[in-house]
Amino acid sequence: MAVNEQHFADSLKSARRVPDVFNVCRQFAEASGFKHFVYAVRIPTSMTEPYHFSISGFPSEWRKRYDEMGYLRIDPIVAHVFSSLTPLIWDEIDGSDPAVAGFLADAARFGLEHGLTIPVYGRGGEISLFSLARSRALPTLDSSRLSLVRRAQWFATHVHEAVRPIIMEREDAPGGRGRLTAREKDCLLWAAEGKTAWEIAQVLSISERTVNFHLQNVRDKLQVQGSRNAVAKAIAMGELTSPAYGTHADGGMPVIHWHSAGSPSGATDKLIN
Amino acid sequence: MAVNEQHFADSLKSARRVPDVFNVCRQFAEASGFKHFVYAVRIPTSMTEPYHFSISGFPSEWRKRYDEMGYLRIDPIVAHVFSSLTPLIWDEIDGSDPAVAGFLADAARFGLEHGLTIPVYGRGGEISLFSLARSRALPTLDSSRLSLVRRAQWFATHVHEAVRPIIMEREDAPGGRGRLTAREKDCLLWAAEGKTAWEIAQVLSISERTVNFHLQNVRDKLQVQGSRNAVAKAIAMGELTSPAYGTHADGGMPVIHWHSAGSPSGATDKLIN
DNA sequence: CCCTATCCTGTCAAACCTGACAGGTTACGA
DNA sequence: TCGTAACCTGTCAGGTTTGACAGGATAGGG
Repeated sequence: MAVNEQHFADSLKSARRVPDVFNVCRQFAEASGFKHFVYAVRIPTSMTEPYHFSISGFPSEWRKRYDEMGYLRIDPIVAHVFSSLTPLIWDEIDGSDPAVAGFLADAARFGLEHGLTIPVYGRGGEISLFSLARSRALPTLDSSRLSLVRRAQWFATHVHEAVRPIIMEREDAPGGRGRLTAREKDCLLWAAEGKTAWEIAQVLSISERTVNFHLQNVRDKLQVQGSRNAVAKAIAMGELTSPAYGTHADGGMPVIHWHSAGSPSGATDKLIN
Repeated sequence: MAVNEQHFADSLKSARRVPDVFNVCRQFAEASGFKHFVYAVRIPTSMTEPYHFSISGFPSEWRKRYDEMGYLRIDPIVAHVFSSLTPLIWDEIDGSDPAVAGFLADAARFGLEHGLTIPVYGRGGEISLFSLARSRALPTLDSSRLSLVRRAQWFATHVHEAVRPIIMEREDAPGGRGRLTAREKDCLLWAAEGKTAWEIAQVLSISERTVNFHLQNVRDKLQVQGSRNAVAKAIAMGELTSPAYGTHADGGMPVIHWHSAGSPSGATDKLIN
């Protein structure tokens, strides 16, 4: 392993196309002693039909088999990623369910016997995973395992950061064409806050008609039916996230809420603000 | 540092109250050579007035000063967390802005001179951070820094996982009382997908009246005005996340989308499914 | 100077949502 | 057996949203 691994982060930061990311992932996997890797992301622009994208360094035969067998419904790794943010070492998967055991055994036949998976969540509810796999066992020493997990976790967040802007530029990118304008976001934001068009008009000092005009444009751009759908999709696309601080109310982060007053036992439940 | 740090994760997993988490954080900070720590989370149950919660091991005088000075609008760490998922080492903060430089100098006076911050995002768009700080400089060696960052990142995700269920149990928890029933979620989900009440009725094979009844209950439980607000809030609370696989459509994750066909240069942009 | 993007405004009818009046069934645990 | 929670259904009035018909103002880049 290279002394300076910061290089991986830098490479990802400058990646502009998918193959760039692929190559960095491959290098990282190799440097970590793994033959296989995969990065996959799911963006819930629609809850029922989310957008999927993955960069796969897994054997193509395995991917084929995975689809054919409908392993998606069995895969304990996917299940874990959907329920937890913490890293998963494959060896620790509960194989008591025969279906799961069969799945793992099958994967092992494709060289995917030992590995680990890092879940990464992003703003807008996108869920992604980064996996490393090989046929050789992982280190047994706890400290070595932890070290490996942390390396992978660190790398996974950087991959996620790098991929997001890239896929948003793609032709088949999720969401409709064209970004929302400032005014459109304003209207949608307040609509998502439960305001009626008339109320939004008061807030923004424009006419009710104009509010509906903007909301109409939002629906058109997002290609959705109804403003409830627009709200959901805009959130998923990260278009409705208010800034840390800005035009709207306070909205900041470090509002102190709980702290220990000195000794651990003297912990108090204190509410400032 | 203990050989087996897995103990931190286990402790967090079994934590049921805030003081439990506080203590584990303190232990981790100490074991990592840091005097101060803070965990803070922001849940956007409302975009304009998000819910905040933090577990602070920072000096209370600093917190006081932070509020008084309105540092929230200056704090480059908060700004970073809101824009990026990657860890931040304080030494690398751009201090060319005099306001930022003043902020950092002031923090240093409270023993918060050197440190690092890990952003963690969760499902539902919640944003959290975990910081470690001290007056002593961080290790200069890249590998040592990376090791530290990874330790912290690993720990931060576990803290986030542990805190989420705890704060959801609190009296002042975000969102209205009472969880949504399965049917209520169904209706809201399809509403968020752009379906009208009549259409949802068709999908669920119930009457339009019943759909509106369920949506009414959703609004009551979530204490919101209008179903657009209900959609936004439900997403923020993680009530609208469809399962990885289940009743709705396909919805799974590893739909292979892009992969390299052998050699790096032979990378193809392949779209299955 | 023209073109484009953004923002703004109006009216109207049809569709839709919301709240308030009701009512009922089923399943489960105390 | 009784209470509770979840589920289901009806009507009706009044307010809101949506789509389609319009139109004009301003600012910036080619």
